[in-house]
Amino acid sequence: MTDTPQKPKWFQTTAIDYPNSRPHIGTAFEKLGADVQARYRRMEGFDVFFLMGTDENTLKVADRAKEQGLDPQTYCNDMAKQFRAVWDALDISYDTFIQTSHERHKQCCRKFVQKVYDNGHIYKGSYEGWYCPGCEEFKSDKVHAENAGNCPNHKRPLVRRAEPCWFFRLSSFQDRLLKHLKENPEFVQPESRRNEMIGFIEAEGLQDLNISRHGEQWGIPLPFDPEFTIYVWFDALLTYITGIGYGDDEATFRKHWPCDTHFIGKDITRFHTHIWPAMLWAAGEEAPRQVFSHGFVYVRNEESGTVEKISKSLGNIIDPMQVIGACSADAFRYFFLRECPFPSDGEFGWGRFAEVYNSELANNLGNLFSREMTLTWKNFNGVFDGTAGKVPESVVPGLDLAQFVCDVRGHVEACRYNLALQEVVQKFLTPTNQYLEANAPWKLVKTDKDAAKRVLFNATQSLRVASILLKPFIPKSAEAIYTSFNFPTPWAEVKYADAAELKAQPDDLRVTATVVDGKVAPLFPRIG
RNA sequence: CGCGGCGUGGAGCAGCCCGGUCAGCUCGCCAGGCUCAUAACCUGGAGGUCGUAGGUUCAAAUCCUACCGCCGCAACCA
Repeated sequence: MTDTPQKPKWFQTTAIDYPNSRPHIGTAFEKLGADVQARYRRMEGFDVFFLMGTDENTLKVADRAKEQGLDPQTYCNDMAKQFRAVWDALDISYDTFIQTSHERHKQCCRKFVQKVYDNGHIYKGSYEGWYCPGCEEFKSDKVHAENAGNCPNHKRPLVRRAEPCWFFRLSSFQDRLLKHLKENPEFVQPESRRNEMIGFIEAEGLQDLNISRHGEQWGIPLPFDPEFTIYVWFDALLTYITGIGYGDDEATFRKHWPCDTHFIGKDITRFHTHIWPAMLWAAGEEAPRQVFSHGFVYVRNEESGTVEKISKSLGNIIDPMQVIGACSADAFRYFFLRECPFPSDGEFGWGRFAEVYNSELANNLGNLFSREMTLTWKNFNGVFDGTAGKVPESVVPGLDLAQFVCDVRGHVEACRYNLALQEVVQKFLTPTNQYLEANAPWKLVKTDKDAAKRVLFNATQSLRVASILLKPFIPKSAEAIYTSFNFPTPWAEVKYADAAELKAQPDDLRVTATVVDGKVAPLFPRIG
């Protein structure tokens, strides 16, 4: 069985970020959620391609570069490097990282826009709105109304202004889109967002979209009218396809598209579920299979006890590196995945972070690992003689292991990561600690050494099962646990199915970890 | 009539879609136990009429209606 016929493909993306400032824990939350899915799918035998990137062709980016006395490209390259450093530190397993300022992206973008133009879905019109000469940009009607006709920044009256521009015929896709949304419940997740998106079209309908900007230096010129640059959506969204070869590597593009899941923040759901499919249809391509719109992370202000939105003006931005530095990447990952329900909102607070870390990682999982290791080492020199070919017994009374793994799997696939972790901890790890307590191998070893050996042999299986299930969540720690024993399946090849049954292994079970004075180093040292 | 989310023991949450076996989990508190382990682990306990009022039902935290309270929906920002 050396050939792997027809591995199913799995293409997923995160939103691409504005590199105006460094990533914060909210940005990281999205990447984490996506990463768990990517890691899980790889484990399950999918041919995964995981795309991330930065959205650089914006005015704000050009401004930021100017502030720092850099040309935009240098600035963008530097920021991209910083972003990747953070994602690497968090063990985000992306396969490619797209910068929209790169020539390849630009070329592919132009091809796409040209195609849509050729297909008759783009026309020249005029945009009229409230314009601030000070900001040199249009303001929404809402801003106009709320500020009594003045610019909130310049405190001067907004003027009515019309400007030529290019429109995308979004409105002509309205019926098809509504049908698509209604007939494909999986298309927008979670369900509440899907209802919102359907409701929006039914209530307000879709209007044509201005896709151009006039007189900008930084950006991609429209191929059929170079006076204009392509405005955000026909540029940023396209990373999802230019990153897999659209326009210059047909075979690769066909292999990956359509996208299996776009992970995005709830604020940009509409762009991904209304505009994006329409754009693709206009170019003769398929819509993505799913858009997963996740919640936001808020920050608990430990002094006031209030929960705040992450914002520069409140000064509560937390750099992921701060949290990783204070503990570890796995601790960071665990906290957000366990504590913040991915589909809805969550919050971060240092106090709660320490609490979750200590109770579940240090006291529960970490300590379980330590006690099993030490008991095994001290009493059996790290080897369970005569266990080769023996099938371990279940340590959790009444638990149907196969069903349990099936439940966890269901949660992971639905991105209910908090529930998946909750299951593992409550239905598996805690009962294993109880099993040890009830059977007290440290006592048993004095009267019936074989019985004590059996107890530990069984309990060790819990570490095997748990580490497999936790692999997508805390990859490094899970590996450390698993590879501390000579479990037969190589770590790189384990699947969730391996966790679903207790099997005999060819060799006597033994400890392979580094042990000093009968002890292993704590996996998750408690934090104060 | 804008849209959406939330309201469960002291704190933070799960359960609600598919009504009964649900009042559960973590932290904190009290009392025990244990000593293999990261001052950890285990057992027991106090503490909640599941926002309020109605309704459906043999049965509701779970479904329906109304109401009350809190939060998000301009910008930096996912």
